[in-house]
Amino acid sequence: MFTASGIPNTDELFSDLTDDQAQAVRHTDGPLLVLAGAGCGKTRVITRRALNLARTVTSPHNILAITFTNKAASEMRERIMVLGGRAGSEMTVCTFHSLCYRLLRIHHERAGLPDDFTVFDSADQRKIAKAAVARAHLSAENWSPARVQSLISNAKNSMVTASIYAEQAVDWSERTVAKVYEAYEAILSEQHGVDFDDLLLKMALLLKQDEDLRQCLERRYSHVLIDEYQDTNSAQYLIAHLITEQNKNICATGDPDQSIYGWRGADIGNILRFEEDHAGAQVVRLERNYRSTQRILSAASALIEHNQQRKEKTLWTKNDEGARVRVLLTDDAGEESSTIADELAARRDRGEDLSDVAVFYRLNSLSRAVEEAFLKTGIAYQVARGVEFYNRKEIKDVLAYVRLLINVHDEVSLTRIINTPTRGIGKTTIDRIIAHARSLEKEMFEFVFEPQSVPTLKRAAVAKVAAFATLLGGLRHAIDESPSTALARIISESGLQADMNKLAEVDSDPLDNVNELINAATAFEQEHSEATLRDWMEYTSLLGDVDSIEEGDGRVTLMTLHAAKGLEFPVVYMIGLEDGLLPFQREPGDPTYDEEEERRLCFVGMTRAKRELTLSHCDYRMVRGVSERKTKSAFLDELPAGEIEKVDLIGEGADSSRRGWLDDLPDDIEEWAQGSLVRHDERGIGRIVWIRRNGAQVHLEVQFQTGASRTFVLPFADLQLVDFDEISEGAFDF
DNA sequence: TGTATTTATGTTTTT
DNA sequence: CATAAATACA
Repeated sequence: MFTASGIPNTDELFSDLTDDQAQAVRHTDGPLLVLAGAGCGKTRVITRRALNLARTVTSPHNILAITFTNKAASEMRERIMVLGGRAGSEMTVCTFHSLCYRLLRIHHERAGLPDDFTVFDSADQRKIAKAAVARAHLSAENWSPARVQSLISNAKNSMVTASIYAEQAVDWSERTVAKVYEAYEAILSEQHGVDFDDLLLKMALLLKQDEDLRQCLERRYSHVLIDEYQDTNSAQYLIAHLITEQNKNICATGDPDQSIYGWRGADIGNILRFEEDHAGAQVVRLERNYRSTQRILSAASALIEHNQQRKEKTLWTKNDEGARVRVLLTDDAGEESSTIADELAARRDRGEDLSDVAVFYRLNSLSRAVEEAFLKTGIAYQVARGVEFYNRKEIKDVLAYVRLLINVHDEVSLTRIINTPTRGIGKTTIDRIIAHARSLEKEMFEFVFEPQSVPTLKRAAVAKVAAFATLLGGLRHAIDESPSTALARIISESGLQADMNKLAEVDSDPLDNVNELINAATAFEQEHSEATLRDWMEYTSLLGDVDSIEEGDGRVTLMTLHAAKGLEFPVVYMIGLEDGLLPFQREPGDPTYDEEEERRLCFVGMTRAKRELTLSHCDYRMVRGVSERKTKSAFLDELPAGEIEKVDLIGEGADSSRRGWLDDLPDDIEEWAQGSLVRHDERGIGRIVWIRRNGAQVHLEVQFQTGASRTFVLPFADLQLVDFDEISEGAFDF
């Protein structure tokens, strides 16, 4: 039943849709908002609608569909291709970031960018932020790179450029941030770099100022679909609206209850105001859930109803009632993980497919205990963390060579690899080259290729730098080779290979990782023939965490709650449902704390589950190396008792005998107070700076006579209260 | 002057 | 607990 274009006819597109879904699919021109609850067949609606548009009012070539992750984009393209064949490959389906990147590449001149600009990742951003603080003559003490980075990132996400920031600054603090922001922009532009936020900001600015380009894009993309609209920020909002300014053919899909990126500048108001923004917008609500059992759905609904600022929506399903949602309580993270591992081993032995199972957590660091238990029990797993992989030292080293070859102005990469592997070029030499270059207002790389003209450099240093320059010169050819060939050449000629081979006897991970990198490049070549090293570099720099996960290979999938958005699994475990962890709160009174967003995050996690859902929490959990007493998440109390089955495994574990002494605080603990003197076996006598009770534990900071201070956790620390008698007794010893 | 070892410090979530 | 800066050593 396919038409000549390969697009299925009407029956094919509509036969299995509900009335609501069909209404959204049938809509062609003008603004459309699809408010789709979790698991209500949103993706199905989007793909069908794209095909219907391509068949009735436009061609695939003129359709732009924007998704949240690259993975979602390729899945959507695949789904369209299953139904519509060629039409899928002709549509533009991508993320905001990759769309902007491509457009900025093509129109780099109009955007005021050099033709060899590269994208700097968040680690590079931090280094630039640090350099910017130094350039603005501020102390790194008060201006941590991380803080500066987040201030600048937030500004860019709200379309505030450095000059606007400077104009709007009202007090000394803001004027100072403006200076740092300006320095940051200057450094970035000197190095021909743009950061992630720039991709959106620069594109939005370009569309605003260049009417020709705007019209050209609007003509090219007659119909625009934007998924996960509840997580768009100001820049993305502006881009979407500029592209659809005249024809108003904007279709937004999303769910305010799943807005979880407020901290990144996402404005939930974008979706809540859609109808005000667009006079005559059609609104379709999808509230029938096809994914989860009744019990999972009603537990999740009960939770989300505790949010005050919420657009009313009631999810319902005709699915089976299903099993109750389990709430699992264990002693500590070790028990939690091994309990899950044991359950999964039993499932596997029953012949169940572990690709159906996912484990979610609030913090990446929580995956460690689970991974250890899975390794011990022999459960195959994968962790969704593409970014994490690309953050490994050895991978960053290799990529720094690649980036420098593509963009010689990239000083971050140059300083990273000039002595990696070590080739005798130390900090002093590097500082001297940079100082000389700065004094002549030239760039560092010019003097790497001409070290003899740096007067402060000794002969030995000149020779070493010259050798490095020769190496780089030789690697130039790599840029024209296929990605995998180029990588192999870089790794071998740079000396990284030899270094890792030597190291491999002790630690083979780096070598394995680099080989995995080459495999990834090879896979990329197979999908994109004729791909250059640059193409591959662009691809990798825009990858996200979930983009790396593979399906149906029998492995359990581990990921953060944020990464889980948009996915579904028959069996879901959510770990760490404890106060302070989910909802996450760094310290009491944390100004960035948003309880409703945390609740939405929990809701997102729960609604990923199709058949079985287990929420787990512990009595004790290691945080930053010390075991802390935990209380269960308030969210657990918001779930209806009828849908819950409590599983209490306290004391069941093998090493639970430990718990006896965990609670043993010193007898005289009530006398410990700020200002009291304590003795530490190794550090001697000190005074308590502050002390506070934390569940069954006591945290305190002690300043010793040496001036050093340290925080301790009782009962683990070897501390004793000393009274004045003892001090005077001790005094006789000297 | 470069490198290895120790010591201090600081931490969500991600395109 | 992990990474980055400060120090000791070669």
